[in-house]
Amino acid sequence: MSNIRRVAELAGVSVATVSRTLKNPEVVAPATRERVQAAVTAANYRPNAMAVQFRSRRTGNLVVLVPLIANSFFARVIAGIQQAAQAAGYRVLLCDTAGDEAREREYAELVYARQADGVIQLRAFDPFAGDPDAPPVVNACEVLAEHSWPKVRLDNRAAARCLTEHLLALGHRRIALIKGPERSPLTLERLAGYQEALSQAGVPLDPDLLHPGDFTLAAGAAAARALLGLSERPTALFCCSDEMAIGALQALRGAGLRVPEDLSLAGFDDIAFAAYSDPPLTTIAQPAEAFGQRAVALLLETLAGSPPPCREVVLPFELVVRGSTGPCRPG
Amino acid sequence: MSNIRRVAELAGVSVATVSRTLKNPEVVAPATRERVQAAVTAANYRPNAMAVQFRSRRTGNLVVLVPLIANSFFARVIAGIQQAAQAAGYRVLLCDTAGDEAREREYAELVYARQADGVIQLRAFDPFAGDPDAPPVVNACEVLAEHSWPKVRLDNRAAARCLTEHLLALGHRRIALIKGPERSPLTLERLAGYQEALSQAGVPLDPDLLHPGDFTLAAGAAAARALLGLSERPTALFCCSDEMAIGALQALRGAGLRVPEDLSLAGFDDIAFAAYSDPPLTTIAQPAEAFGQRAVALLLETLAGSPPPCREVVLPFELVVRGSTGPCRPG
DNA sequence: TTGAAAGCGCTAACAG
DNA sequence: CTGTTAGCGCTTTCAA
Repeated sequence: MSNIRRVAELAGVSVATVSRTLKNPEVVAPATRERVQAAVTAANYRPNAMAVQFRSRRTGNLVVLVPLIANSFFARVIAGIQQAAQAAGYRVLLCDTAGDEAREREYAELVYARQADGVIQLRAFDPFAGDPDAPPVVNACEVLAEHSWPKVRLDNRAAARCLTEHLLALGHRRIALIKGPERSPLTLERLAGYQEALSQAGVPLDPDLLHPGDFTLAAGAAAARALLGLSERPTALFCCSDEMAIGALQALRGAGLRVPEDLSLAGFDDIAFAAYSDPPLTTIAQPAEAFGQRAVALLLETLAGSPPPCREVVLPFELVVRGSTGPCRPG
Repeated sequence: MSNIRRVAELAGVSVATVSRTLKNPEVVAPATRERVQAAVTAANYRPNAMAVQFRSRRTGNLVVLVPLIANSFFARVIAGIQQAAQAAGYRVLLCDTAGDEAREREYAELVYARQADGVIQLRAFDPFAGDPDAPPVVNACEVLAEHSWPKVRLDNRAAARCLTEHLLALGHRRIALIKGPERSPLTLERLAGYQEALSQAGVPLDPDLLHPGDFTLAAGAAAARALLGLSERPTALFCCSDEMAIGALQALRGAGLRVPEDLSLAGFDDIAFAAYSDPPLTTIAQPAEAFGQRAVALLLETLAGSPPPCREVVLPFELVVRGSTGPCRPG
């Protein structure tokens, strides 16, 4: 594979002219341009991306930090990121952090090493904490409220309130909440929305109905089993992810309970499987791909514009009522 | 952020010595080494990865071509790739191709542009077709049999035979096959295994029982509905992915059929959701993460060794019998 | 054991 | 419109 010098020789021009023909063809005389283009083809020339990036101090790479790519929701977000990045001529360096902060930092450092131009962080953690000249970061999905990064998020509080109100409207008063990880902003916001709806309806909060989880199928099943062990059982389960809801569903079946007749069940995310469970899951739909697309857009803006657009994008949610929630039938 | 020259000044040595201290510390005198290391810290120096890569003609990047990252199975493969790559000091450039060959080629070209060292292709397609000096590629999951690439694959024929034999042993004779995409090697191999098992059991092949699909929930549901419309219904459904099986399950429920009493159902992959459907899915378990890890190992070998290891790794499968398959009860 | 020097392939002033 | 020139930050001979 040949370099720019060889092309220049073949076309009988200088390397500068070759470079120009490739980057600003319009400033080159048509005749020269054609000669160069012919030479490029003849030499089967492709610019060495490393040299270009080295020289122009722009890599065209974006680092994406994702807690768990095998999660149905995040996989869709990544798909959105990848698609938007590619459309803009950027590439995606993926890091499945598994919540490991050291690994996250390691990848984030790629920006310092000029191997990437910016970072999209899908988790509420700052890998550059305390660094005065931290690189451009956009925070999406799980968002660090106190931080000045541009953000793409859902109004989780409103969404949780909306779902809780749906259950309240069906007559439920003992509504259990199967939460996400204890410290996660997602958990806190959704808990707040849940509490808000309850207190507005004059329903006292019962701490026994709050159960920790981690968004996985297994956690959902375990939580449901624990909640069924309460002396005063809940009549509805609000799970902070569809995966947990599907896990819970199995535990409920195992206990011989019918959904929604004996107990209502709701999830969060609206993953593809939600519509295929038995019964189909009532849930909050999130525009997963849009999270990715908007995050990329925001990051590219930050990279381009000198005035960092400290913006926050709030994406819409939608309550999707399916068969897993129904009227409360005491007894 | 400073460069190697600044560090050299601070340490009172030449840039060559700094470079050596970083790459081969053992050839530098201990005293000098310490001075340099102190200077590195003082200057908060990090080598410019672009410059290093440009100079040393090795990027440390691997391109991964994945048909659909939002697929539960591929997401796990990617996780395995990412983990193995990182452990070896490589980074992953992800491309969700959506089966688009142009997009695949575009990313594969990154190797020509010296932006990546090699390619992991998870689909049976050669983006470098006909190119005499094509770069290192490892083909995993869906494998192009005729190609000389190193491969990581499942013995799909044996796996399909195994699952079909399980159904035959339960007394089923009308076993429908919900296939993957028509041209996919996965489909062809699994079809072959299915046919093999049938003919060995002396069961004639009924073409009506073969239905196309594309591995998605929706395709599974549609296929199941179509098969239920046959004048002579199947008594068992073998779906080429768990997602299709879960889709089919919903269609069966919709038709008022019980699984496995009225009809047996089996999937392929053993995704996490398979154990949580109702009834839990009988399926073929594949070591998804291992596909990724082995593919990375093979690619790194190819990149290192001059004699290209034209090897083929065949990963083990396992028949996981759960509640969705049962004895055939004619009627 | 260390330094000087020559680039890697490309871009971007600056002249002409 | 085109060529000359000077590097980008680093690695790597080759001498000393």
